[in-house]
Amino acid sequence: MSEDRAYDFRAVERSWQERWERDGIYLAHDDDPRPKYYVLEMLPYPSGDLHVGHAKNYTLGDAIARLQRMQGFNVVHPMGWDAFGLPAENAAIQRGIDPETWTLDNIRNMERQLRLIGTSYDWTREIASCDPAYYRWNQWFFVRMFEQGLAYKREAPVNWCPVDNTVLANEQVENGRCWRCGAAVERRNLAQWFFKITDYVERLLKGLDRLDGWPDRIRTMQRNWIGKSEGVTFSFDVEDVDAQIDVFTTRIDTVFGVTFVAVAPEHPAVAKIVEKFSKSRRRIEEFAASLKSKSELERTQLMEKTGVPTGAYAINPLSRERVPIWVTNYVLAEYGTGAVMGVPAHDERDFDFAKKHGLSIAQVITTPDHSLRAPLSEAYVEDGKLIASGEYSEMKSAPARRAIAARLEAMGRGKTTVNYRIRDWLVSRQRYWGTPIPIVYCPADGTVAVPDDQLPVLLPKNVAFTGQGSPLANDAAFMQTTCPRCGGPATRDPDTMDTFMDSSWYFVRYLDPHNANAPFDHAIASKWMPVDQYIGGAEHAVLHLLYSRFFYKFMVDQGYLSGDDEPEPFTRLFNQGMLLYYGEKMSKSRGNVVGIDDTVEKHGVDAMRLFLLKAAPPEDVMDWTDEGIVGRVRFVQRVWRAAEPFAAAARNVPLDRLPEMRGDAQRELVRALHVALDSGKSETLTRRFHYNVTTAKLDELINVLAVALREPNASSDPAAMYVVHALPIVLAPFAPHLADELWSRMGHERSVHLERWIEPDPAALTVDEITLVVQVNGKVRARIQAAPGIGEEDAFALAMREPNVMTQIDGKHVRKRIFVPDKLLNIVAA
RNA sequence: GGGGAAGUGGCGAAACGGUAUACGCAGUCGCCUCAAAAGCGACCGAGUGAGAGCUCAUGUGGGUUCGAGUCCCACCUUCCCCA
Repeated sequence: MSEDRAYDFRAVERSWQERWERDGIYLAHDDDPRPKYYVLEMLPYPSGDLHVGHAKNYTLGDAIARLQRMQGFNVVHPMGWDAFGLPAENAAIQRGIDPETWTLDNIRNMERQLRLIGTSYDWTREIASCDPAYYRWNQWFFVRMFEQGLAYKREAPVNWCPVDNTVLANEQVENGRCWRCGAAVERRNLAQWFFKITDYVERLLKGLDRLDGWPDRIRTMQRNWIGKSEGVTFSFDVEDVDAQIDVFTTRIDTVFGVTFVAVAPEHPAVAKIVEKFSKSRRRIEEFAASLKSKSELERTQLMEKTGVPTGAYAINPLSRERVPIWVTNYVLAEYGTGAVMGVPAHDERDFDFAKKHGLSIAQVITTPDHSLRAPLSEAYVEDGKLIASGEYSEMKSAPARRAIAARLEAMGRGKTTVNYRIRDWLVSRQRYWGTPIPIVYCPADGTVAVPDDQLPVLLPKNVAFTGQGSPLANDAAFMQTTCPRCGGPATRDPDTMDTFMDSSWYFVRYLDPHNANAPFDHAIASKWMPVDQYIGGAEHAVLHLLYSRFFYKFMVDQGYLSGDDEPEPFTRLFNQGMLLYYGEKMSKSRGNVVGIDDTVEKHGVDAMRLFLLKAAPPEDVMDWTDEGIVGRVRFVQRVWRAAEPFAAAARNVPLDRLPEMRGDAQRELVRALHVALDSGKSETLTRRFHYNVTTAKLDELINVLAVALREPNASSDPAAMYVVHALPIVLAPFAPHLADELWSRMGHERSVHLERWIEPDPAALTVDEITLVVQVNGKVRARIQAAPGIGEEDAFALAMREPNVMTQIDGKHVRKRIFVPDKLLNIVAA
């Protein structure tokens, strides 16, 4: 009568997931008096199917959530969907599927898969950004921004695909070509909505200094993206033309080296110059036309630096020199002032340009010892000592910059200015599947925001997806409306919002997801925010993570929730490493995607979770291998085979104190448990999350436990039964199904996930015999067993009796001893 | 070109400046079995030695230190970000 004791992970995992759901054990309650802990993984796009790479991310967040619950925190761990965006619309264009149907189907499937991998989300908080109950508040925030002057509309160049006849987001332009059809992308000027993130730029920089729970590289990337530079803006007069050209430079110390002025073709001075210098008109217009369709990337990076002379001359305000004005492709109208001073001797781009067009190169900076002499073979861009710079010659760069800036200021020709690389956030998209912009245009009243009581502006259904132009603009029924102010006929804004809008505040909506009167309640949001631990990939280092910080500051400024004087939404950020498959990125086109459903069916959820945690530290690039997971499948079965037969014997052993331990084996066993408990706790508290180490400690624990349980009287060994009883608790965050099944076999009614973590006990962690390493001149020569706390003299005496130590020291004089208590004795002899 | 991270057995990896290679995978041998799978046990960096041991190994070369995988400098390689 051999009973099959194999662990049926499929049945067990399914039944626990159903029970957790039914009992609502992962719901977070606003009135819970325990300290709050908000752990969040970045909101996923519902692309259709989860693979094990996604699971890596969610398994880590889930282990953290479970450990923190067991540490006594009131944990909120929500999940939702970044449900607007282009793939849904492309499915509509290419396959005639309604974007909403496509998206909701995907959400249903992925939600099923997230439940399938044993996550502990509070699903009552789920949101989908394509739900009018959510995007209504996008519109509400947009109107608030509009009222504050933080949302504004102006003409801006956008990426236009002439084949698909539509606008593309920057991310959809690959090497100057449309990602879908491969056509060369053109630049077009269209009226666009912007958020004035530049108003917050200093606060965004200041806040970064405090975000010490963020990886430094992400903070550096944000600083670089913001690109603050301090310099001087000053103006050139144009000879014989009534125009001035403003330029910004961080290197005003090189101003005596200006040999040309480069302007963007769109610069206003160009039009005036053309009036005066009619001979140049044609070549300038031709040149401008040739650039018109080129993307920014092409103009600044891919294309050769070219230009045409305008025929006009600018006057250097300091040296009074005449220098030619050129129209060039490498100066962009949208950046800075749309013009730069050309200093070929000390700027690489200017050097290339001057060489190509035969412009003169005037060296005005040299090395401190004057060793650097013209002609230069390349631009010298370092600071140095000024030469050929009038009264500033012989000065060093830094003081010269201050002196020249002061002089220009005194002349009324310039001022020190701060320039930023970051530009305002372009939020309008000429697309259907997004939040409609809640603005109407009235012939009488102009640009009018849709009043709050008329929100949401619903996306129309059954629009035509031709791939030609914006579906909303072509939908007359949507476009024609009445002016909220005068009641007269008016038209709607045909654009939708960037989906980064959706993800800029969703983490607050989770806290009060069903509020119909406001995006969220002030008190509830203030109680839970900020997010204590945010988890996601580094690919969102700048866009999402910067927009969210901006949005959060705005929300706190407006009093929608409280925060400190420089509020930040994400206290700590953890960047997950990528998951590869045998060294390659998983992708549908490679056909190497390891799916959730297959993996769970074949190996089980707990084995998959354990492998994802075990294979590498979470921040590292990790390799999924079909062989590797086998080890975790074995582990799960091993735990079951070892512990389950003792469930009844272990159930009554108290866990609130250490068991009676008579022998070394018992001490070692209890110690192995507490080592694992200590690892799980400290990896969480230190925010290192190296559960790969914790799972190794679990392996060691099972190794010694399995041996102990094979002893004839194992069921009456108090130490072994104590460890069996505690086992579900230490397994719970990592193998939640196995843990709960074992726990219930012990007769517990309540889920193990509602238990407290067992506090690692120093008495269990200490050992009663230590191995003291004895070194001679830094090399290990012996190991001696000794009682903890052995003194240096005793240790030395013991060491000197070791034959191997004696031979090494033989004939030498002991000059020094280094003693590290309970660890090491190093004898220095010569 | 600039910035950042990393380089440890056949593989994934572990290691407060203090026993390098924990743990797992793969592999070898054994037990169990008619046989296999599963399971269990042993071995598993290189060289040398009968053995205790000794020597050499954490990308390369230097340095600091009683002691360096860990800290510092230079270089090589890989990956990521920015241009």
